[in-house]
Amino acid sequence: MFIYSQKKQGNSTVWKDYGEILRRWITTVIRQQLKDILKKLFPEENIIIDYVPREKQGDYSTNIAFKIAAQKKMKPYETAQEIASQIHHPMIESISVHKPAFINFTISNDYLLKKLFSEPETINIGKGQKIMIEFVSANPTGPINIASARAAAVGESLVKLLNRTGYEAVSEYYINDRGRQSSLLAESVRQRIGELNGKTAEIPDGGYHGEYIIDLAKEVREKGIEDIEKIREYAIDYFIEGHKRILQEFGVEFNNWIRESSIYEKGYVDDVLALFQEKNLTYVKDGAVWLRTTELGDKEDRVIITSDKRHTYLLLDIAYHFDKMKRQHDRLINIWGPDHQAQIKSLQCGIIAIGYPRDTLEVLIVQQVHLKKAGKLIKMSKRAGAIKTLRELLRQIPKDVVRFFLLMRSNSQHLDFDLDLALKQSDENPVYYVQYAHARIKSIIRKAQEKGIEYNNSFAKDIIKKKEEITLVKIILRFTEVLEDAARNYEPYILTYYLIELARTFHYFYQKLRVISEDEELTRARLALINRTAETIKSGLELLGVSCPERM
RNA sequence: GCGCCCGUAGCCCAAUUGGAUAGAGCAGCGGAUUCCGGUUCCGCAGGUUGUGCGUUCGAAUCGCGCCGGGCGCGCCA
Repeated sequence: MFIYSQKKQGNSTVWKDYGEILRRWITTVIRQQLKDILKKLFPEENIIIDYVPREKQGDYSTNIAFKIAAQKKMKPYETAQEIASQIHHPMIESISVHKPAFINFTISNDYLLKKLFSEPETINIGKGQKIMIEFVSANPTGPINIASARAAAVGESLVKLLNRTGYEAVSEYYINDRGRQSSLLAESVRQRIGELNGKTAEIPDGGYHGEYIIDLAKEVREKGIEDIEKIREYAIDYFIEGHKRILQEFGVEFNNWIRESSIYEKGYVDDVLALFQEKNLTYVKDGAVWLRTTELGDKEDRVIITSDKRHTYLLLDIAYHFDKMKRQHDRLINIWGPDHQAQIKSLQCGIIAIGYPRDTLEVLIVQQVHLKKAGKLIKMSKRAGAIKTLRELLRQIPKDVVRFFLLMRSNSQHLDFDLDLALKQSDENPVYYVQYAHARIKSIIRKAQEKGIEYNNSFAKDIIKKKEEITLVKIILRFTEVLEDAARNYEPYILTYYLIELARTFHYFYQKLRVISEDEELTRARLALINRTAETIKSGLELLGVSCPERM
C-alpha cells in the first residue's frame, strides 16, 4: 500500500492559501469537491466518488485508475499510484492506494471540523428547475386507503427534498369530479337514500357498496337533496373535504387541488384534440377515434373517443398534462400505484403528441402496502367495507410512526407494515430510536445550561479528535450527500436509513464519551458537536414529515 | 402468452446504483453501566445473494434461460 502524505511533502505553495481556499470550498459538498479535483486531471471521464467500506483506510474512494489503466493498457495498481501522486489539496490529509487499484482519500480532521461548523450548505442540483409532483389523486368516491397514504408520505417528502436541493417543486392533487365513476357514486347514494326510505337498494354494476355510502346517504337525505346532479356534487365535495381533513391530520398539504371539470372549462380537451388533428395523429376506426401512439413508441394505438362519443381517461389525462405544462413547469412527476403501470407508456406518448419531450413526465410506481399483525399479513380485498383506510390506521398508530414506516422502503419494494412493531414504544421501533437520540441530546444541553455552561461554534478545532467524535463528524457531513442521493433517485427512504445510522452513531458516541466533564473547553466543544447532531436529526425528520420532540 | 416489480442470515430489510472481507435490526447466547435520559452500548453465532450460463480487472447489482412470489395487460378510471 502506498501512502502520500501531503503534510510530509511540505509543499508550501499548496498550504499558503489554505485559509482562502478553505473559505472558497467550504460551502461545497466534500464528495463534489473530490470530483472537481479529479475532473481537472481527467476532463473526459465520468468521475465516480464512493465511500470507503468500513474498517478500510480513508473516507472517500475513486475507481478512476481502473478506467485509465484499461484505456492506456497500463497496470491498474501502478496507474493508481501515479494518479495519486498528482493530487494535492489542503482538505486531503492523505491518499492511499489499495489492492486492485482503488485510490482512497482521507479528509483532514481540521477541515472536517471547520466545515461542520461553517454556514449550512445550500445544495443546488436542481438549478431552479420547476417540477410538479402529482400524487394521491384518489377518486372522490370513498375514503383514502393505505396505498394512497404511502404515496402521500413519499410525495410530500419528495417535494421537500427537491426544494431542499435546489428545485422549485410543488404538489398537486387531481380530482376526478365528473365521468362514469362519479355517476355511479351518485346513483349508489340515491339507492341508499331510497333504502333509508324503505325501498330496496339496487346498487348499479360497478357501483359503491361500502357502508360509508350509507352514512353519506343519511346526510344527503337530511339536507333534502333529491336531484341526481345535486347528489353527485354533494357527494364529491363530501369526499374531497374528507380527504383534505385526513391528509392534513397526516401532515400532508397540497399546494394545489385541481378538478377534472376545470380542464373542460378551459377548453383544453378540445385544444388537445385540435392539436392531434393538426398533426394528423388521429384516425377513425369502428366508430371510435384513435391516437396514433404506435408512431410515438407505444405497442398499439389507443382510443381517445369511444364509438358512443365519450372521452376516454387517456384523452383527459393528456389534456390535464397539457394544462400542467401550460402552467410553466419544466418537468412533471406522477406517483402512481402498480395497477396503473400499463398506462405510463400511452401517457408519455401523449406528452410527445402535445409537443414535449418524452422524459418531461416521469412516473414513479410506488408499490403496495400490506398490513401485518401477529406475524401474519392481513388480507385486503377490495370488497365493500374490507378496505383499510388511512383514517383507521391513524386511529391506531401515531402519525409519526406511520410516516416513518411508510418511508422505510424503496418505492419499488412492496412494504409490509408491521402493526405490532408500530405500536411498540421501545427501541425496537426505529422512529423512537431516532427521536430519542435527539431528545437525549436536548436533555444534555439543558443540563449544561442549568450549570451555566455557554458554548458556541468557535473553539480550537483540534480539541475534537477521538475516534468516536470524528466518526460522528463524518456522518453528519454526509447529510448533504444523502439529500442529493435521495433527491436524485426520488427515494426518501435513503434519508430514513441515514437517520437511523446517524442516531446509532450518536448513541455509540454517548456510550463511550462524556459530554459534560471537568474539562470546560472540551465540554464546550462537545456541546457544539452534539448540538449539530441534533440539528441534523431534526432537519432530516422534518424532510420526512416526522416530528422531533425535545423531550419524550 | 406479453409487460413491470421482487427473490440476500431463522424473520424483516441494507449494500453508496458495477467495487474492496455482502451489512444493520429483530429473535438466540454472553457481556457493559456508581454517570449527561437504560427507549443505551459491546461481543458471539448466523450466507454457495433462488438457480444455470455469460459479459470484465471486479457481479447481489448488467445480459440471456429457468424456478418461485406479486401487480397489470378494456372503446373502465
